[in-house]
Amino acid sequence: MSRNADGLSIGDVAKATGLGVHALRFFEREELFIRPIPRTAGGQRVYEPADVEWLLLCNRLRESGMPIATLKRFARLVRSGPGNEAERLALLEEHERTVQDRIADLTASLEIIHDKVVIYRKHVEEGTATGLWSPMPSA
Amino acid sequence: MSRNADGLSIGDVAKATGLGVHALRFFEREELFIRPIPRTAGGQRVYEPADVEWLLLCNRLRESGMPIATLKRFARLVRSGPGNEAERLALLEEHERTVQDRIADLTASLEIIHDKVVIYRKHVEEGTATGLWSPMPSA
DNA sequence: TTAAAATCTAGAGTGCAATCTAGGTCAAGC
DNA sequence: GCTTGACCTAGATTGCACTCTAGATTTTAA
Repeated sequence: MSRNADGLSIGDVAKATGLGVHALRFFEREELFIRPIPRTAGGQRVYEPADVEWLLLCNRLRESGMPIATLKRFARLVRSGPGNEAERLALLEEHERTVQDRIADLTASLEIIHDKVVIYRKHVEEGTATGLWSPMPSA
Repeated sequence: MSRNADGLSIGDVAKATGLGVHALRFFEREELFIRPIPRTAGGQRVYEPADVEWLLLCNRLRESGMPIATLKRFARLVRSGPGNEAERLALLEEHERTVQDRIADLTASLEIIHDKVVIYRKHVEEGTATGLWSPMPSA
């Protein structure tokens, strides 16, 4: 492949998305595509640019913590065509809230970690490690 | 237990930290404590408030994505007492950077997700789902 | 004193998300 | 035509971080 206009091999798609060929076959088994991927006469997968676009969105959703099961639900909605936009919206809104919460949690943890860093930095710079030994109050 | 001043049972610690008793035993096997946890004559673990404080910090580090292996390195440093503060600082600084990067990634993903949400919201509110069908350009 | 609740150990099992293996088949370039 | 690399399937394996099981012991409360 790699030579038809718009006909992409699994390797092409792997390169374009950063996913491995194993992952792409896994995604297909898990029904994470928005359409059945056609095959050549010899049985090899033929992707199109739209599949790559979809996978790039999947990457964003996965990276932001969406489980495969939820991605599967979303893919199923898109696959079944127009008419369920409200459901897609609800799913995306829920994920948006999840990501916002995750960012808030991380930000809170970051503050605590930064406080520790500041304390350690001070002690290390001063060479006065004494008084800073154990977990508390400033591990 | 639960009756000595400062003598906490594994159940007490589980309650105080949100970790399960299984997780606490797992942490101990993995050498994630900053000291050997002593036992009663009968062999039951006796924790102190400082252990709880340490575990609460562990929770923050874990929640913010620190792998067990790194937490183990940090615990080993603290366990071996004063003198390695520069190493502890380096470890914390590295984790701080990791968390900052993670927040940046999530924020970037959130923007993309939010764009999708806005698009879907518009279509759903208008009742005009037409033109919005497939992954691209606005799945 | 005795029943119930909590704890102990060693090791097995779970869930997620890949990732790899083995044993082939297909396709591209020389 | 043939070699080499890419691809195929089904299923096993991996890695992480718990989480649970079984069967025994200890502790607490009535």
